[in-house]
Amino acid sequence: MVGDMQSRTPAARTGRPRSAAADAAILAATRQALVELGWSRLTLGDVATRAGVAKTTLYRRWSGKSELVVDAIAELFNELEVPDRGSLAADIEGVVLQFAAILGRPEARNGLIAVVAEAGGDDALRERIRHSIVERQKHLVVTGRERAQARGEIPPESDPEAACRAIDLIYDIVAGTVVHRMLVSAEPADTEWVRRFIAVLLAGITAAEG
Amino acid sequence: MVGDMQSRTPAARTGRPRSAAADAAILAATRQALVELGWSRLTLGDVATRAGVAKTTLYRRWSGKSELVVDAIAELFNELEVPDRGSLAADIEGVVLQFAAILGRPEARNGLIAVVAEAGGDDALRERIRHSIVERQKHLVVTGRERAQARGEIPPESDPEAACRAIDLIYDIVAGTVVHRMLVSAEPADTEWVRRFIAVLLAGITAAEG
Amino acid sequence: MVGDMQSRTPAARTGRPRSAAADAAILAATRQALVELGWSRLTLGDVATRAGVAKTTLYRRWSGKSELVVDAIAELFNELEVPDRGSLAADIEGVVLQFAAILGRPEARNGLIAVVAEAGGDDALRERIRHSIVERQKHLVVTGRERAQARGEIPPESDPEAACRAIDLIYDIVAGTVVHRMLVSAEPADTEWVRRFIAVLLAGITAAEG
Amino acid sequence: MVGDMQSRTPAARTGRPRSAAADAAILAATRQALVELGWSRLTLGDVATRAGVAKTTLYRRWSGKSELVVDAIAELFNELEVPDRGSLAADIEGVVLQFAAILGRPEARNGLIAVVAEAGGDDALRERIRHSIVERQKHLVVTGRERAQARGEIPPESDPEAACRAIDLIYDIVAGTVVHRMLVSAEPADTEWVRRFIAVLLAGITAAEG
DNA sequence: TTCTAAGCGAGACGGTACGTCGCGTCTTTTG
DNA sequence: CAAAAGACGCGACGTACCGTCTCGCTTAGAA
Repeated sequence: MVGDMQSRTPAARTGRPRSAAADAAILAATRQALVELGWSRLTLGDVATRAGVAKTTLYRRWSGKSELVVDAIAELFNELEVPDRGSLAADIEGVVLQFAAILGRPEARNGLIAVVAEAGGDDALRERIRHSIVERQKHLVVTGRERAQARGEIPPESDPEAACRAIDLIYDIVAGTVVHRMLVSAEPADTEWVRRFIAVLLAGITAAEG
Repeated sequence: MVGDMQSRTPAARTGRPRSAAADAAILAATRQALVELGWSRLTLGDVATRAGVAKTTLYRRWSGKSELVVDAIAELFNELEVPDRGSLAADIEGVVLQFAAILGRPEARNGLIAVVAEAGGDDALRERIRHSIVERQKHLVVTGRERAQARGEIPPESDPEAACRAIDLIYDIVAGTVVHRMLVSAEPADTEWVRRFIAVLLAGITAAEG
Repeated sequence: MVGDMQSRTPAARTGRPRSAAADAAILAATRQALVELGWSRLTLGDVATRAGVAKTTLYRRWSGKSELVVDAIAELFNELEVPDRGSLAADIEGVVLQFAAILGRPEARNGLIAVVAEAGGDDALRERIRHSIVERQKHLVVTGRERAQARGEIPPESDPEAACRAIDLIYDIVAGTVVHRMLVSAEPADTEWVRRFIAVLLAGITAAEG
Repeated sequence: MVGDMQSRTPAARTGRPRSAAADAAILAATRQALVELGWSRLTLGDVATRAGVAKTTLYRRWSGKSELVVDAIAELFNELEVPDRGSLAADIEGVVLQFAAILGRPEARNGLIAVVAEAGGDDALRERIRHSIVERQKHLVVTGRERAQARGEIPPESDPEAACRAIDLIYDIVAGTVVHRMLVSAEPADTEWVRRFIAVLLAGITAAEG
């Protein structure tokens, strides 16, 4: 689970504790509903029914549809990690393919884009998305970069601020391109396409940084 | 205006003709509402009121919220064009800045992402978006590419299919990165950032194609 | 129909007019639900369903359960009238029996007492009850009194204020006693009981006034 | 206190005994809530909070809102008694004024009528009301009658069944008229009105019985 | 004195109804 | 015939109480 509304106050001793099973059931039901109905036809009442839970139980934990869906799909991105495949190109290919695989799941596709759309003009929601989904993805870029520097594939960065900017840029390029390919162009991000994309990306990075 | 629902029936001779002013008023009201309310709080009843029009009139022309918003924001993208600045880098920079300027407007930001989200699982809507918004943007990539080839900056492409794939990829990279920067990372796409982005992109393109 | 919320503004010309059939269906459904469910289990959603009408239609006309039920049972009391049976005793007996007959219907019994209970601390509701139900019953007392005076059974009242007080008192005695008998004591107000009651009442009136 | 749910099981020897203070606090809180909120806005959760008691504690003693309120207001009627003022008229006046004084308290007014309304179609509740409230009031009529017979103001009744019917009738007239005056007509039952009422009542009784 | 069964506070839980909002359709009158 | 006005059926919303159910902790009589 990700961060809830009134997370882990250690002084919550009294009264009946919240059911942990309910959390899991609700999040699973949310993903299932996202698959079957998509974002706009997804109903909190329906999710509650699928989870075998009362609507009030759901509202006790999440303040609305957006927050719920963020947590539901955030779990999908937790499995992302950088596999050490021996070279920067292979590492990037592995991560991008993992990312594409997750976005290939309808619940992620339907949920992520909708929740980002909803975050326009809702700073709290945007922050939740950033914290629960974006930051832990960006961590992959950092990891891959450090590993490549250790291998000597790219030079170590002396200016930490410039490094930060570079990481942000690379992350925007990778995530943005894959998302645009799959959600707007509605084309699959298969191995062949990923290879062509990475060829351009790697050439750009090494040329620009070298 | 873009394509409507049952437009251009040539046999529409009899009866009171539809008010052309109403169309413009509705689309303008839609953009205004997108700015003030965002996508999810925008209601068709409110748009009709703002436009000084009955709900019936609105529904006679558009089948729903999504279609209306697609047409409303498509008009914003019509002003995009490739300025001939003498070099590929300068041309790309110009286009990306124009694109970023449009996405900087709240009605475009709020409307575009939401409408793409809504298109998940609605093929007709996705096709409308592609026709009204995406394709005419992709045309910019084609134009810029041809101009660069005419200048000799990049070699002419012999295989038309590969050229098509390359154009799609570049478009996904450009549009996806800018959108991700502005909507997900919520950072401005200012000149400094665009220059860094284009440096990577151009190096990648020329290296990969050369 | 009784008085509604925004009754008969003569300037309501434009737009689709409210369905008169819906009013009748809703009031009938309300009475039916009062019979089958009683006051506390009666639901506005259920009434709407029974009437074949949307909940919103119901709320457009009445502001809540109490107002609806007042109008629904007020129709039952409209049929009350003073039959001219030739003597004051017979007239009173006739009216009381009619009144008892109406209170014998479960919808009246369940609805009236509940709505009076609800009116504690709700002056608008109390006024609605008085206007729709009480005043037109009190008129019966006035009619019966005038008729008896015309017959010479009771002397004409010179002081109009004293007459008004007398009418109020008699009305409280008659209505209160019958209601208490039927709702609190839960005993039938049959002819035999009514005769005994009227004997006391008439003796009291004539003695006190004579 | 009146009769509880499972009170006085003689086998209740072991375990922590129920707090007697809680009972009193709950009933007092109920009356206070009746005054401030009226019947329909009174909630058991709120009563529990006011009484400084958990909802569980409340439900352990009463099965619902109606039962609780019956017990809460029944205590108010316990103080009623027939003062020996030397004449039937004076006795009746005293009792009616006491009764009116109790009904003048908002908790009694709001609670009594609502609970009677709720009892429509709930025989157990009606029986509880009769046992806790009605019967001990009717006892006043019996007492007053016996005292008047002892004084020789009214003849002794030979037929016990007829006496019972007469007592019921007088009780319905007195209680019904006062309740109707105060709750439906929403007028005060002051000394002046009570005198006029009793004049009619006494004349009726003596004439009808004599 | 320890054991133990019930009472007690707190509050989560499955429900049901609430009253509102927006949708997209329909039925009016007006122009 | 279109347009404005607005009523209509529908379905979801988020909230409020209901009455029940765990929890961990007294509390007082029985062993």
